[in-house]
Amino acid sequence: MAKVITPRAEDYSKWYNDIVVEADLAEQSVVRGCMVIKPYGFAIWEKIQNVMDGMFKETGVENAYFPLFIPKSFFSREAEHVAGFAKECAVVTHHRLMNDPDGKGIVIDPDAKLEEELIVRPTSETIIWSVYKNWIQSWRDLPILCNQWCNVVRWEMRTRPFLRTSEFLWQEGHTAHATAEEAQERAEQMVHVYAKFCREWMSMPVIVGRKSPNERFAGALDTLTIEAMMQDGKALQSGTSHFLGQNFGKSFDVQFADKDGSLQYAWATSWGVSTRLMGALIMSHSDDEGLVLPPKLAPIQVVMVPIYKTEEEFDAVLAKFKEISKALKAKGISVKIDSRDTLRPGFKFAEWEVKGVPVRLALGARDLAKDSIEVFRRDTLSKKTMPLKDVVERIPSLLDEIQENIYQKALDFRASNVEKCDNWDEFCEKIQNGKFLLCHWDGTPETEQAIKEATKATIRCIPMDSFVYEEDGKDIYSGKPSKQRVVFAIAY
RNA sequence: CGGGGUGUAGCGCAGUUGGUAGCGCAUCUGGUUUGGGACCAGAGGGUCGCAAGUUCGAGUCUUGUCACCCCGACCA
Repeated sequence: MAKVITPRAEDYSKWYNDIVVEADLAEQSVVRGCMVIKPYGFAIWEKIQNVMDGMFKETGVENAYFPLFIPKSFFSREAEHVAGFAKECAVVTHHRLMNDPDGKGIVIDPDAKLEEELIVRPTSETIIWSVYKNWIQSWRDLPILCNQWCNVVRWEMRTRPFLRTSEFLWQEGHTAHATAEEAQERAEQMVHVYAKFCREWMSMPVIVGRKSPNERFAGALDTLTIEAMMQDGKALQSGTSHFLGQNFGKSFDVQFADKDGSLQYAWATSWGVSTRLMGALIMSHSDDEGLVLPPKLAPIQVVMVPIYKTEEEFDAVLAKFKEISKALKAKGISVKIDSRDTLRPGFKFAEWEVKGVPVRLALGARDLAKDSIEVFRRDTLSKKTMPLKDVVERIPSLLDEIQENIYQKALDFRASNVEKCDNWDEFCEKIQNGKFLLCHWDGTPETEQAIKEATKATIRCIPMDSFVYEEDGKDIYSGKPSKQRVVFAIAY
């Protein structure tokens, strides 16, 4: 019997881990802080990749690939950037092993020490900009719009499946532009691509906004973010897009001849989302029964469970399922017939629910006699019987309805947990209860830091497209004048 | 790096004042079942994290050591 999944507010990460394991998405890796993504989980990631890649290409972005190893000297050129990542890098120092001369086992060959250490990329700005230097001579070479899908390594002290693993899969876009305006526009464009993807494909509402200086990417002049609310009210930064100014252009000496003949440094952006999105997906929609997947990302959209006693009944049901399956596949719907004969229907029902399959069809002799079929939807856990002849026609709209319904559910949940707050005592209490609080902030890093130390809450963003309140007020903590409200929350 | 905890079967755990290792799930075999996580009967599976010590005898006591987990610090 599967482990019972019991969400408890005080132990949310345990619940989260249980769902990941039970739904067969991933398991703990043999390597500390890393993760094995299992086939069912990876199928979701592949879908995310495919869809997002298409969206990037529509904006003119092309894919490329850059090396995993970054020579230490490249990495250390941009001072702020290195300061941000230095504490969490895996470093290659040798290139050979040997048998231990004093006994059993394998040791590092001391003669194989590298002259210059290689850093396993925690992000690729440095190596990409050392390459861009060779690609850029004239304003005619710009813009360069490259993206790569790859893995990166960040040696975090504390890890969590999907949210913060030592190694993770992501996409990183790196663009070079002739003007600051164009780069800023690109950074903004990409954060909106992310927001659109989250809303339309993941059924996950996000707040688009700007990071405060404290929370900015190392080496960026401006960081744009999408912030999502998980079901425990905590915030999850789900994607970021950075305007890097000329910092990397200058550090890596990327200059180009402009239209007027002058030499200019290139302007940069970078933007990325990772397998953390899968964590967001799990924590946005899951319930006591396990995963709830938005139909547009579900590896299996419709699962069919035959119910039978005799072989004749099985054959009759299977024939009907194959017919339905063929018709659904013709409509582009992914279908699985669960014809495993060693498991009882009840077991299969429970298993596919844990895995979050949006729609389940059950068919037995009883239904066949009445020319009907049982249709179950995962989001509401409800089932109804409908005429067999209608089922193929109705499923596409049912999938759309589920996609929309779980978005609405998440949106309603967020709406009931975001509020304005102008009183410090109230702030301290509500922020602990998983609320997003819209508060005035005086704009200083000192105040933000003091609030963080007092409550663990941080400024998730200064909203740009929703929850925008540009009005005069007083800072929630310092009482100093403020021009706008920002989003405070406790984050993962 | 600080505070706490755990190492016993694939997984989750129990193991009394030291007496030679057990339960649930899973697995395998046979049968009956199959419309919401089946039941019965039987079987297989463990150098008790590692090392040393005390003892006639150590899963249990002592010392050392290693690993992992949780909380914090850290987390563009």
